[in-house]
Amino acid sequence: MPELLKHVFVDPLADLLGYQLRRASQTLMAGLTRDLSELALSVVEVSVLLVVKAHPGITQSEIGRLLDIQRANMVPLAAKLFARRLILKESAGGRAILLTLTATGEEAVRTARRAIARHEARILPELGERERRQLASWLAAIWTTSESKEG
Amino acid sequence: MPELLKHVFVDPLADLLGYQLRRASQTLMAGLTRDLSELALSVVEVSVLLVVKAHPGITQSEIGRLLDIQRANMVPLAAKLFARRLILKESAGGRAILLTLTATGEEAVRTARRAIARHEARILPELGERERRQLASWLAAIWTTSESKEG
DNA sequence: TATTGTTATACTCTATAACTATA
DNA sequence: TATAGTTATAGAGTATAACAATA
Repeated sequence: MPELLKHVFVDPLADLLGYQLRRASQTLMAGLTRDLSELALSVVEVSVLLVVKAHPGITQSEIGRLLDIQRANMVPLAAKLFARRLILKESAGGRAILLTLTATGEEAVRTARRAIARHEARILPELGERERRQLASWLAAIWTTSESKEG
Repeated sequence: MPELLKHVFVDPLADLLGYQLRRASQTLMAGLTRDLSELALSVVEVSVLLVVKAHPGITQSEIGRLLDIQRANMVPLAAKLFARRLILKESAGGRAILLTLTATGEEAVRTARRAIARHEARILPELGERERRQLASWLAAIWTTSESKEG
C-alpha cells in the first residue's frame, strides 16, 4: 500500500488521563533504561542504589516499603548489587541486614546521577522550572493519595 | 518495634520527574485494573476493545501500531476477545482480518467506559478541567516527542 | 519484496504463599 | 506474635526471530 494512502487512525484513548500517563511512563522508562545501559543496571536497581546512598545502613525491607517493592523481590535485587560489589551487607545482630555502598557503589551512584540528570533534562526541555514542579506535584498527588491506591 | 519510634525514611527520588511518573502510572494502573475487574478484562484488552469500537474493521496490526503493541503480542489478545465473543473476525480477501465488535462487545465497551470514567474522576478529583487538560497535554508531549522515545 | 497473522520463546517485573530465624 | 530474609512459583507484559500466506 502506498505510504501516502495509508489510513492514519485517530487514537480514541487520547483524552484519557490514565492512558496518557501510561504511555508517557513507558516511553520515559525505555529512555532511562537506555541512558543507564552504560552501568549495566536496571532502573529499579539504580533506584535501590540511590536509596542506600541516601540512607546508609537501611535494610532490604525498609527499601521495599519506600519504593513499593515486595520483600521477596528485594532478594534478587540486593543479591545482584552485592555480587557486583556495589553494596555491603552488615549483620545487625538480629535477622536484619544493614546495607551500605562500597567505593564502587559510590562511583556507580555518581555515574547514575549524571545519566539521570541528562535524561531528566531531555524530558520536556521546553518546560520551565515552575511548570516542572507543578507537573511533579500533580503526579505525586496521584500515588500519594490513598484514594487512588486503595479505593 | 513500637510504631511511633519507627524511622520514616525520606525518599531521595522524590524530585525526579521520571520517578514520579512511574509511581503515578503504577498506582493508576493498579486502580484501573481493579475497577475493570467486573469485566474480567485487563487494561490492555479493554483498550483494544475501545479501539475496535472507534474503528470498526481495523486490523490487528493497525491496532498494534496505534497502541504500541507488537504484532506478535496482538495474537493472544485478539484470541481472548474472540473466544469471549466480544469481537468478530472477518476475512478481507487478503491475509488481513477485519475486527468488529459483537453485541456483547458493545455492551462490554459501555461497561468499560463507565468504569474508566469512574476511575478518572477519582484521580486528582481536586483538579479542575483546565489543569486536567494541561496535565494531559504535558504527558502527551512526553511520549509523542521523538526525542524522548529515541534519543 | 513488503506486510499480515502466527508460533515459539525468553526476559523482566510483579505478586503470593510458605518457611526460618530472630526480637 | 511480629518482622526480616529467603525460596519457589506464577502471572502479566513485553521483545525477538522465524515462518507461511498474500498483495
